[in-house]
Amino acid sequence: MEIHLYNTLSRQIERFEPIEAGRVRMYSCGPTVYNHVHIGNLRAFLCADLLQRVLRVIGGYHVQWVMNITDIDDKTIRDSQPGSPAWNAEAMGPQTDDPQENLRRLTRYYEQVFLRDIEAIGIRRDDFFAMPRATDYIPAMMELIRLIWQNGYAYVAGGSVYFDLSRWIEQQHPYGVLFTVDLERFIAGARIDADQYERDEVSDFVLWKARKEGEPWWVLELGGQLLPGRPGWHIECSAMGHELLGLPFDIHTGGVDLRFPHHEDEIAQSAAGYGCITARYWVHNEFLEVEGEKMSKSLGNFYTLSDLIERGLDPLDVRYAILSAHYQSVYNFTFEGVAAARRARRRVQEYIYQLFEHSGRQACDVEALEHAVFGHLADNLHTPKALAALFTFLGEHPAATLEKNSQRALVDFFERLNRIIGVWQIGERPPVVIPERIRQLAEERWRARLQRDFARADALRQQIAAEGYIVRDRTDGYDIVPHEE
RNA sequence: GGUCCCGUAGCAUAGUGGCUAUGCAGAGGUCUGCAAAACCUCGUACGGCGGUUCGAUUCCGCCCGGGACCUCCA
Repeated sequence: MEIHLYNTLSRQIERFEPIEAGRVRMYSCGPTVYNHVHIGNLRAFLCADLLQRVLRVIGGYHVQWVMNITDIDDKTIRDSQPGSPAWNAEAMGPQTDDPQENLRRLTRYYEQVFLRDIEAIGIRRDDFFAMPRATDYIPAMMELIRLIWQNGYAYVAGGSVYFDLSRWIEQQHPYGVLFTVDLERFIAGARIDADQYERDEVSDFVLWKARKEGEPWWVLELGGQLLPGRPGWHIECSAMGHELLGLPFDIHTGGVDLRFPHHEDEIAQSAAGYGCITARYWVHNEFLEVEGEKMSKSLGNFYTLSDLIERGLDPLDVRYAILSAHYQSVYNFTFEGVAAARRARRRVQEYIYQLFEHSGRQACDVEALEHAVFGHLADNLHTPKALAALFTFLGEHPAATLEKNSQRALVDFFERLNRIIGVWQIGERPPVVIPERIRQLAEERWRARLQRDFARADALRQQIAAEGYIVRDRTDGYDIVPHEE
């Protein structure tokens, strides 16, 4: 099926066509590993995951998905410096005299935490082609900086190397392709050292930052000069995308905030150095809010995945909840919303189990269902419409009323759908092990019930309920199921 | 203040110039000794006021309310 995607470059939905038939090369901006990722970060990763799964399952493409790990930037350096309050000696070990080693200890720790988190929300490690660490690609970044410099778009000042944006713009190169940049306010010669900056601070951004005392450093050789320092933030994605996927690749993803300056600068650097565009499609996900407000530490609504797990949420319910909103609209993350998502998800799960249990005579058009659901997903990842189509179908076709062939076809469909949504178990209801004691109580209750001693039967049922199980009577017997929640 | 986005039934999420959506919650019912599960039935909602139109939730204007960015952040 054809995939259509909103491309930030053209500001419209376009039909997706890979550069190379059958193969999609996709790069997603990953985490900066200086802390736990929060649910806003997770949304970005979930959107990328959704996209790559849709490309595989619906598009039928071979997908090469790269997500970088930023393990060097202003914040990782700040938090790994001696005396940093962010240092967790128990997890990271003691700090050393070597800034590079301290950086490595901090970032490796949070990298592990990150990998655990994304696995918990259903992102599979196997789906990645590579997860490169920035510090492993510093030679490639140096090479790119030399290329930019050789092409005349970089200059050295104060031991740092800057991108010469005024020259770039003068020569009619595009800048502001992803984001309307106010070039009127561009100040020729003004320089920005920080990784993050604002769009009215359009200026020469840093490619290589001069070494500062106590910071990790590498030596860049540029035109005979030796420049100790470390890479700027934007350069890493340019270099790693080029090394691992080759330019241009097909799709670049990230949060909306990365359009500027990060992605804009990435595009300019790669064009100035490698002489080609970075990616054909740029896909950006919207932010989320928490209980109708911006998530921020000061409001106390800043959640990491482990915060949510501690509150008793199932990460897969979080996955489903986030996936149930369109990736380009602001999602209001609420605990009530996750609870609703949990029940919706369970309803589908129950339906799937029932497909294996009882049959009827009704036939249904699974092909039409798949066409509708996958059609919506292929249309710019429209999960809300896809799920609506699914639930409409479920309402019209109770599982137990369907004949065997339809049920089999549906199981196959759910298997494919779940390769995208990834929150269900496809198969028969797993047998639950009921403790012997509970089974005895239930058996006792059944006998009491047969003797029409309902008072005793109800008392026994209450006793069973108190231990976390529910007895459901059938005409010819009963089931015992664990009490959920 | 500047730039921008949004306001859809109790909550959340889609969508459309006329066919009134999806989930959760809720109500009634079937079934059951009672329950549970399942199933059936039920909600004309689009912030307010004007305008355009035969007709607006959907287009335009104004107002009200919320949010984003201007500090960290996907």
